Amino acid sequence: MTTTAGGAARHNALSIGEVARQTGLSVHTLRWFEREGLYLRPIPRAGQRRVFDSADVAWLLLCNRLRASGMPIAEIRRFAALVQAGPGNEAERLALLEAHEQEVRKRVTMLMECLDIIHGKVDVYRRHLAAGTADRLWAPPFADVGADAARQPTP
Amino acid sequence: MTTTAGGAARHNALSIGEVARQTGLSVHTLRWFEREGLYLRPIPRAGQRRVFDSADVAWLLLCNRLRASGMPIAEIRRFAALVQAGPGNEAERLALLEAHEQEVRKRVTMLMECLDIIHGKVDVYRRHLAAGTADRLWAPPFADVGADAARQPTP
DNA sequence: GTAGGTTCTAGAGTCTGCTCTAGGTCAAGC
DNA sequence: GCTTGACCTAGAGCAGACTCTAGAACCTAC
Repeated sequence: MTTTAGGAARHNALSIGEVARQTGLSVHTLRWFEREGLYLRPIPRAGQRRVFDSADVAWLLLCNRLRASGMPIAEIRRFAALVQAGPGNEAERLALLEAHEQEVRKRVTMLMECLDIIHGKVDVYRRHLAAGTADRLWAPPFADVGADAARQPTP
Repeated sequence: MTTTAGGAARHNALSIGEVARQTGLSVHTLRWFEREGLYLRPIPRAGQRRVFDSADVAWLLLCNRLRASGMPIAEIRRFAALVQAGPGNEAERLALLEAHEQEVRKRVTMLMECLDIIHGKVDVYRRHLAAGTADRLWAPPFADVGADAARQPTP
């Protein structure tokens, strides 16, 4: 998983269908990735057909994580372009990854704030249902019945 | 914030612009919410103009949290419809909220897994940059130079 | 009374990230 | 020889969530 030289290479020829199976991405999506410039290299062909290898799969699995954690396609493309541009821009690649890491950390924090609030609501509903007072949680109709006793702050 | 009766009501008339300011949503979005059936009541009018109150604002703030935590508009609409349908479906509302809470918890877990992997990458880049060996992290060109020594597992 | 700001409706347009279609090539197995 | 299945390209279509446009009404202040 680290960066020692040597590893995966040409022997390891994989068809697009095989790569789809290994990555969980659809064949359509793998072709679309190419059009979008998301691979780390131009995918070679045998005749017309793409020939992937296990390094491509490893990159796609990383892509899955980056996308699942909310990195936009455009930023994955930028990273791929940096790698394609060759050595010398590693600081830039690091900056991009660090920025994303920070983004994700912020999002986790934000989600946990949301969870607090949502769980609070769940709790209120649970307690009112248990107590048999759930009908007091919110009471339409909204027709103006005169006074303003009907509406509660939040349901 | 809980569910005691009484509170916010008719006196509290707010224009759409005011609500936009208080919720951070755009005026456009507030109107779109109405078309999409996301409010807990039909928003009344003074002439043509919508008249909101602070309970609407409270609901919109909750909506912000639900959306920020990934609840699709369609599900917010379902919840709003349940509330509009009046008392008697509180168990359904609770189920909806509970399901969302579980979704969000799963997503937090998933994001933390992603963070692990991303931080691992960041770490590799940092260490290689510090050691001055960053150029070994990835080495194009990809032109077939004969042997397969060029490609590493993942950049 | 007129300029400026806010609001209205209905509907079109945008952006992201896929997903599918049409029409075709190619290799293997019966 | 023919069918089947995997693959190809180019491009259209789609879902979700907004976002904006056009054209008009209305209210307040000068």
